[in-house]
Amino acid sequence: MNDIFYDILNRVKEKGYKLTPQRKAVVLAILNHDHMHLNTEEIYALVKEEYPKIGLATVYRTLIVLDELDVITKMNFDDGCIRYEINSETHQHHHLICRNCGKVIEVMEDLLDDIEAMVEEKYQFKIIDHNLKIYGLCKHCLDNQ
Amino acid sequence: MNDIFYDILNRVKEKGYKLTPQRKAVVLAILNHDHMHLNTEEIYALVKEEYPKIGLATVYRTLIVLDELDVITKMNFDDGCIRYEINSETHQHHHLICRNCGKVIEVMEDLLDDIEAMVEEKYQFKIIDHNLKIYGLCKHCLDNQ
DNA sequence: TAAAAAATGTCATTCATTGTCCATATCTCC
DNA sequence: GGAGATATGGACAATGAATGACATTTTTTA
Repeated sequence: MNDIFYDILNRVKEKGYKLTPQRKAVVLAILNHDHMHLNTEEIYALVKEEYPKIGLATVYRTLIVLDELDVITKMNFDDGCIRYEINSETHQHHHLICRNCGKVIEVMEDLLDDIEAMVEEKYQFKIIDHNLKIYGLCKHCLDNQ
Repeated sequence: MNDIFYDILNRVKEKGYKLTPQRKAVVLAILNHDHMHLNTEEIYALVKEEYPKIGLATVYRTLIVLDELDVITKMNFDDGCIRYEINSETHQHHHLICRNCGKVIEVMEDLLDDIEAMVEEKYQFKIIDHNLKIYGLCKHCLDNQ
């Protein structure tokens, strides 16, 4: 965890951005709540606990920087705001979204090799990233209906 | 094409919604510009040519109805607005999005059977729909850089 | 044809996100 | 460690997509 933290701070510095306590606090908040798909307001609230002076716009701006540096990825779960998650190279994952309760489940298996090979060959498209959302009903909602 | 048009009108009627000229005009505009991923403002502009009196809110409301009836699907290409496409049951497709020029390419092949089977079994998740976006560089941008 | 129900058009409002401005903090170089 | 150049933060205004409110118009049904 600490390794990831300092690696991110280094990346910020290397790209010419300054290491301010506000940026550190935002990175920490996201790291400490991984897999929670926080939106900007939620990150703002968390950072405010430790750093009450921070402004909402600063959080927005920091997230733009972190997205640019590939530290985080924007996620859209169609709930009217952008949510973020840490980019860990090792776990390319997908999301199951329950149409009933809205819960988001992460699927760690990739299984997109076939389709990616086909796309690169047939469409001559150089793939950088992908985003798969699967909508349906989660186990809990299936059992309780 | 006409079949699809009248099929949609029937579906609107069957569900108890009224067949107003405004709704017909919105459906026609979308049908006549399939695969163009129009957003609400663009649809509004198109409908206005034929039906200048229509208001923007009516277009928004009509799109909500059509989405509810599964006539169209909301698409989010991360450009700050919702875009729509016709639901044709026969062509479940994915999207390639060029990170350089922003072009959206449709991929007609599905190839998600493996992962869907795994999800249904391992996660006990009843799949209704899916949405796959692949980001990268299109052939044109690769050639011209 | 009239009353009831639903839909439209206009306009105001919401809310996430971004821009502006100036004081302040950070980093570099000495 | 300290000064100076410059990026950054905080506060607030502004933007823009989307929705709400409401009076008016259209459609349905008796």
